[in-house]
Amino acid sequence: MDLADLNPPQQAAVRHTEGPLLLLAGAGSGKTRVITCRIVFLLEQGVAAQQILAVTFTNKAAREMRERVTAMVGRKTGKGLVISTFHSLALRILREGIERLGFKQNFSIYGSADQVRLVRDLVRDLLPEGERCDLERILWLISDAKNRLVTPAEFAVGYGDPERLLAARVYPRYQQALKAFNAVDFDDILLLAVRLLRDEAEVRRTWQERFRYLMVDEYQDTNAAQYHMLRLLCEPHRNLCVVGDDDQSVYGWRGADLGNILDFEKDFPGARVIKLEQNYRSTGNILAAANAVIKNNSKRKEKVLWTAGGGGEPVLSLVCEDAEDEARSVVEQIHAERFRHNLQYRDFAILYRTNVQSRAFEEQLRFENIPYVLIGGQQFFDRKEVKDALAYLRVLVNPRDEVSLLRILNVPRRGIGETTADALIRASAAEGRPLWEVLRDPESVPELGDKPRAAVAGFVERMERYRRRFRTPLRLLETARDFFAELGLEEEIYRTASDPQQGKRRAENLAEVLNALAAYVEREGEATLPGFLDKVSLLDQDEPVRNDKENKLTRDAVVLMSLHSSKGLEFPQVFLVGLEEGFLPHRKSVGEGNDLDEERRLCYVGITRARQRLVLLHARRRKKYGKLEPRIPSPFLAEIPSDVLEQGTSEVRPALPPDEQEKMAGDFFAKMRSMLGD
DNA sequence: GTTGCGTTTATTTTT
DNA sequence: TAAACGCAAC
Repeated sequence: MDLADLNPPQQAAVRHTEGPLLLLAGAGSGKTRVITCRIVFLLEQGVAAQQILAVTFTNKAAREMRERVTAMVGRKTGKGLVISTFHSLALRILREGIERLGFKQNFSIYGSADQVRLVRDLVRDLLPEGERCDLERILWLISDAKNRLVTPAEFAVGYGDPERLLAARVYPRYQQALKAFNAVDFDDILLLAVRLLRDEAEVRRTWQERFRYLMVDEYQDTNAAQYHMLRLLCEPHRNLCVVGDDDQSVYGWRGADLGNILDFEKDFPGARVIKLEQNYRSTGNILAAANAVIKNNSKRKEKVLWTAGGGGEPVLSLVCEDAEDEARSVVEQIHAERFRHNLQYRDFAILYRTNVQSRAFEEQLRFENIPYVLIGGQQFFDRKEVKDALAYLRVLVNPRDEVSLLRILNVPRRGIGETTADALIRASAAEGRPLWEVLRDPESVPELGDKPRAAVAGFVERMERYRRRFRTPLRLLETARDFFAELGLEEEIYRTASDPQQGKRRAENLAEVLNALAAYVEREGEATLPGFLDKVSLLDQDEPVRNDKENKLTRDAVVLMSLHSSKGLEFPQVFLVGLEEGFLPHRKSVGEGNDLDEERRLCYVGITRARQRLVLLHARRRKKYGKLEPRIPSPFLAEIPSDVLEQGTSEVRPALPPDEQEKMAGDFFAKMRSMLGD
C-alpha cells in the first residue's frame, strides 16, 4: 500500500501499530480511510487477518469497512478479519460461553417490544389495582443502570421519585424473568459478555489470544460495558487503537460516557494521541460555522477543522413563518438547486431534531412529487406481523421464551382465550414449571375444558412437528414457508386489516421476513434457524437484508432523518430545520449542566454533514399540540459569525447573480430542446 | 372476543 | 393535533 496519499498525521496513525493509540478525528477528516489503511498496513506487516478486530456501532459501518478493505487487499487476504459491531462480537462470545452463566446456549434476544411486554406483566403484580406508570421510563431506568454496569443489588433508590422506586423493585425481577425465559436483552448482550470475560479466566484468555490488534470506531459513543469489554480484550498486549471525536458525542442520554475518550490517555498510560484536523468534506464557510459553534463547549479536546479548499457559498439562515412555510421553502430550494447544479435527489438531506418534525416535509415532498426516504421512525422488525412471525421461530428455537410464546399462543385465534391462558400461566407459576412444559401436558391442568385442552394439544403438536423439521438445516426456507402457511399468518393479516390496502402492505412485510431468510440462506455457508434469528435481532434500520446493494441511502431520493442518525453521513446540500429553542436545544435536555453541550454537539454534527451548501431554518411560530406558539431562534444560531452567514426570509429568496440567471435560462432551453428531440 | 370511545401524552434510539 | 392505550359495552 502506498502511504503517500495520506497526510502526515494520517500516515502516523497508520504506522503506529503497537501500543495504545487515540486518534482524534474531526468530522470529515478521512478517518474511515485511515482505519482501513491501518488494517491493510497491519496485513502487509505480516499480521494474520484473524488476529485483527475492528469494532463499529452499526452494521452499515462494519459492512462498509469490510468492503473497503477487501477492495484493497482482495477477498483472500481479508479472509478471517473480524469486523463487527459491539453487539455481534459480544453475541459471539456469549453463544460460546453463556452456559457458564447459567443460560442455555439457545437463548433468545429481546428487543424493546418484548421488554415492554415483560415489564408490563411484572409491574402488574407490583402496583395496586388501577394504578398506572410509565413503563418506558421504568425500562429506561433499568437499561441505564445496565449500561453503567450497575447490578440490581447496587441500584440506588432515589428519593421522592416513585418511578425510580418502582424500577428498583422491577429490575431484579426483570433479570430473573429473563433468565427463566432463557433470554437476554440488548443491554445484557454487552453486560453478560463483560461478565463472562471478567469472571471466566479461560474464556478471557481464549479471546485475548484470538485478537492481537484492536480498532474501535466512534469511541466517543462507548458506554461502560463496551469500555470494559475492550479493556478486557486488549489487556495483555494493549494494541488498542480508538478513533473518535468528542465533539460528536451525542448519545450521552443513552449511557455513552464521554469520559471514555477524554480519559483515554489516563486509562492507557503511554498512549499516543494523533489529531486529524484537515477536513476533506466541507467548504471553508461551513467549517467556520462549525468551529465557531463547537468552541463554546467547555470540556473538550481542542480541535480546529481546516480545509485546503475555498470558502464556498455562505451559510444561509432563513426565517420562516411556520412549519408549513419552512417545508415549502426547503422543497422549493431543492427544486431550484437540483436543476441549477445538476444534482440528484439523494444529494439533499433534511435534518431535524425530533422525528415528528418530518411530517410537514413529507407532505410537501409528496405534494411536489419528489421521491424521499425517511430514515428511522417505525422499525421494520417492530411491526406486529413481523414480530408475530419471528416469535413463532423463536419459540421453536427456545421454548422457554415465554414472551414470544404468550404472544403467539392465540394468534391466529385457535381457541386458547384469556381464561385458558390464565389457567395455564397459573399452573406454570404454581408448579414452578416452564409454561411450555405445562402446555405439553394439558391433562395436568384440571380446570381446562375439553375444547381448550384439544386446542392446546393441537398447537403443541404443530410446534413440535416443525421443531423437528427445522432441526435439519436443509430446506430452511421451504420449511419456514410451509410453517407460516399452515399457521395461516397471511389470512390473519387480511382478516384483521382495517382496509385492503393496509392488509396488502402488512402481507408484504410478512413476505419480507421470508425474503430476509432467503437472503440469509444464500449468503451463509452454514445456515441455521438460530443463526438467522441472531442476524435479524441485531439488524439495524437499514432495512431487512435484501441484496447488499439496495438500501435506503442508495435510492435517488431526498433523505429525511434525525440529527442523531445523520452522524457519519455526508450530503452535498443539507437543510438543518427547526433551529429554535425547545428543539435545539431540546426543551427536555436543558436540565442540569452539561446537557446543553450535547445539544450543541448535535448542532455541530448537523452542520458538518454538509459538503457544499448548508441552509439553517427556523420558524417564527409553530403549532404545538394543536396550539400555535411563538418560537425563539436557537441560541446556537447566534454563535455563528456573521461574515460566513447570509440571512434571509423564506419569502424573499436572495436573488441569483445575473450570470447565474443567464446560465439557468440557458440550461433550461437546452433541456427543452433535447426533450423536444431537436 | 371485538369494537369503540375517552383519556393521556407527546426526545434523540447505532443494537 | 394525533396516536396509543385502557376500559367498558356490545
